[in-house]
Amino acid sequence: MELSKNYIPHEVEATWYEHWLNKGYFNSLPDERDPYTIVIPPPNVTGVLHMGHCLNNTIQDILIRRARMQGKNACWVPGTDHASIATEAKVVAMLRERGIAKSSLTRDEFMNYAWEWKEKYGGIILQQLKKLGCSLDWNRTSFTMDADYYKSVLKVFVDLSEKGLIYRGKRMVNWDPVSRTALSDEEVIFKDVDSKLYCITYQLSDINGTPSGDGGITVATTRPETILGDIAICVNPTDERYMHLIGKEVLVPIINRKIPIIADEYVTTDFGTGALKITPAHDKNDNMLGLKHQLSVINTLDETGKFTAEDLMEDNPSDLVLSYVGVDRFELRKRIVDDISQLGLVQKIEDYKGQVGTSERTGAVIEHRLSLQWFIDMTKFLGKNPEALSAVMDDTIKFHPAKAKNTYSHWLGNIKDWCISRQLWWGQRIPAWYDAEGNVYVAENEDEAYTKYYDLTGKMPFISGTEKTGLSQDEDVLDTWFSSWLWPMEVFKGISHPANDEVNYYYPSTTLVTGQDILFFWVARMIMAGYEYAGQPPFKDVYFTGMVRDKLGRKMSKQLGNSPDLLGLIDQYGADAVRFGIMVSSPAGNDLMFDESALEQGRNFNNKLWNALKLVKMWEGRQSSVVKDEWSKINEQSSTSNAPEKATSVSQSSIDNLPLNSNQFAIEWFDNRMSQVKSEVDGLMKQFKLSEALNTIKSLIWDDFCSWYLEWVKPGFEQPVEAAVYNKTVGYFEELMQLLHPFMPFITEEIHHLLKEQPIDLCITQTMPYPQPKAEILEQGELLKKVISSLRDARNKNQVKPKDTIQLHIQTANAAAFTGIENILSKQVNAASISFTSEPVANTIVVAVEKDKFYLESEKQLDSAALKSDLLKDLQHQQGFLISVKKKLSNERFVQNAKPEVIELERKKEADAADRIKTIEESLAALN
RNA sequence: GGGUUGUUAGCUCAGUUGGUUUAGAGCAUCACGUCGACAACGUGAGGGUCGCUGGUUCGAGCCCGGCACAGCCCACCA
Repeated sequence: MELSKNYIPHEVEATWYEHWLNKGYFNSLPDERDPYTIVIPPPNVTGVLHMGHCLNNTIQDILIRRARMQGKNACWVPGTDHASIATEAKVVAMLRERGIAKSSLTRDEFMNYAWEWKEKYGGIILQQLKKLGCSLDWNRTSFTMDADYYKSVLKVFVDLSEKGLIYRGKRMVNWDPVSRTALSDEEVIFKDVDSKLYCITYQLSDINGTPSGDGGITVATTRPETILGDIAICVNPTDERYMHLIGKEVLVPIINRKIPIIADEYVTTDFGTGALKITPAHDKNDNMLGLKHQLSVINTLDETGKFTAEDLMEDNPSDLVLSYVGVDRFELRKRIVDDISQLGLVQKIEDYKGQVGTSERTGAVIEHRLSLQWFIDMTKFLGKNPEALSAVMDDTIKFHPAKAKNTYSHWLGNIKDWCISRQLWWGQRIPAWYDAEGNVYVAENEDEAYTKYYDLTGKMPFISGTEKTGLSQDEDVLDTWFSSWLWPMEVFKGISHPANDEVNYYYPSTTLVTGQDILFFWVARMIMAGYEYAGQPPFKDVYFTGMVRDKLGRKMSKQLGNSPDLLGLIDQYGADAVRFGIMVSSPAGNDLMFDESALEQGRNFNNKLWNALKLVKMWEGRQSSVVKDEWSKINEQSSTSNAPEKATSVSQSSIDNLPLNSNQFAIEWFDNRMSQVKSEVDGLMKQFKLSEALNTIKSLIWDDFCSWYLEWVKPGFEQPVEAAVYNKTVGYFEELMQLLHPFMPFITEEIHHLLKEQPIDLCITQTMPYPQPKAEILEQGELLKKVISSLRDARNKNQVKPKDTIQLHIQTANAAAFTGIENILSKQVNAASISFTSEPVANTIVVAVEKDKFYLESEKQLDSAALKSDLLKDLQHQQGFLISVKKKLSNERFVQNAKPEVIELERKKEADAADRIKTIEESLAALN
């Protein structure tokens, strides 16, 4: 079979994904094995795959594939989140394009459009995950508005309500005037803005409500548009400038309402003018002060942020005031400032750098607004579930990186009640019904609500046609996170059908992989819900990913246009290369600077694998049984005859006490090297150091397998390859593909199958065990590599052309380390002959490696000056090192205090350095 | 403002309880190379006062104090 010049991912990826699906490898059902469960952070139905998802899901796929290969019952649950605000905004926009206003629709009509939209676009992102190779159990695809899921959310609401953990109250909430809904504190993002600080004078009033002419008090405000809702002026009681005014009344500009000057320590004297206007309807702190001082509330902005005069009728509003009605808050600010200026009451306007809260979803500047909303009493909730904090602090739930623990405990320690109602239609409608008297009936469905209504009032519902009347349901829906916090349980129906076999088996899930940005929104709340409803944490490990930024460190955003088209990248480089690129430098919890050049590295790595495959395939039909027989002969002879002293360096190898020939050495060495790396990778994976694990595997394949091992066993031009070598090589290659498979599933599966006929798919389903690596052979391998590199360097420096052969003379006290493997050495440094010598060889390039000396004899005229300068440089370095070691050892306090093994080590360093200096000096002498 | 994390090669980052050859990797750079797997490559090389400063210690990239700069989280004084 002819293999293409380079690896071509397209068909391979589509074919194998299809094959995996057909074989059902991703599907999981409870059985006797240990489960390894991951629930996907459900992407919004509005979402398309971006770099963040790519990182996130690649990590999850690596973990789940590795678990599957290690014999765990791996279950990765896919799904999507209904994302009430984001989706409703999309649907409203879609309707607007079609010329339909939301306000012209009934709730049911709107919901029909919304579902239509969801069915059409909601699954896109899941299809995209398939392109990335994600091994999700598609039979388990969930959605937070599925019928059962919907019911479970209502059930939890009713349950918490009955437990007294939910209350309804008129509170100051964060209000998004664009989507016209309340937001939780977590949904508000503060942004720095350049604004103005307006200093406005309120004139003292006489008894008739007209300016007394005795002057006034000047306040500083950033929000003059709310001035008509002012209800008091507040100063610090100790402020000498204003003490005499406390209790007096001033007039609100424009509307001339009489309001008192009150005192409260809340006001700081050194900000602005030291006087604060109180507008309880439009500011959180003002509201707090209003309640404390029992002030009334005058609302001047409606739900869309436009002026309303409804609360102002008692003030006999002027035509000017009435002309503001319907004016938007930002325009209103300008008009009111202008009009107050006209009255001569604006003292000054200063530039001011402040922060405003904006809606996470719509970006709109949020208002504070008093409204009736549903809340969860978090203090009570946490009082009941203290494990939500302790489990994280004592590592029952492990955070990676652990520093997220601090953030978590700080948030829980300062937690505010959670506003869970949203003034939207897309979502779980709040299961609360109201009667005409305003009584509330919280129930899982209408019938139950009527039953409760009857129990309380004795009234039967009035039936009109098929509809019951008498009660009306709350118009609002629940916060999206009030459904997603049940995700790890309800994807297994753990809330709607408690203690079923599935949830018993899969819950708690094993690992959660998610962005740090939703620690509070989601992670914390899942932990709370987990303890409340399962009495157990929802997961054991949480791996936090950082944010994906561009290579300049900027956030990826639509506006900047720096967010790459992921499917385009997969098309261009292949999914494996994209996975490699995103994983190669992304430690847990750190932001990732994404650079397309990382994908090139991934693609190049694919080609490296492909080329290695081509080499091995070339050997397939070119195995020599003759050579094989010779090897057996060697084995037989050696097992009967006494092995020479050489055996020391590989004494524990499986071919004990044999003088290894070059191929045997290469095999023995790589065998151990692979075990060593596998053990390292296990350690790294346990610590969730995925980037390092990938890099380690890559280096094993690229450097150790391709650059060293394959070169060592490679037969000469048109020479046959030993059958034993061929079989071993194919076996190693298979194992390497398994090791790499979780990171780069497609190409590894392809190569695994191309290497030889595979009756069953072992690449995706198993990992090979490995023995303890043996230190001696690894050390010998390292020495050999070092010698080869040094000799190549020497050739290079002395301008010996790669084609020119050399005669190599080795002067060593440990000839055993180089006997038997001369073939490797001669191949790698292009030596025509190798011999051992006990004397320096004149007129050669001298190379000193550790304690051994190598003389390279070549026809090339030697540049002895350059050689000398190199050796001198090395000598200087070694001497400096020796001095520092000697200094340490002659320090009495060091010898007294340091641990014996440390001192021992220093002595060895001293001896080694001295040896090395001697070697270099001898080499220098030989040069003269 | 409070909390928290970081600052190591041109860039992105490792560096495990202080001691393993006077700091490691990848990318980038430079030199040489087309040799029957591989130029999307091979073989080599150069490159760092470990932010600054003081201390603890026989010994500090690592521990402690101060300073500078940067990031993140929380709160928000109108």
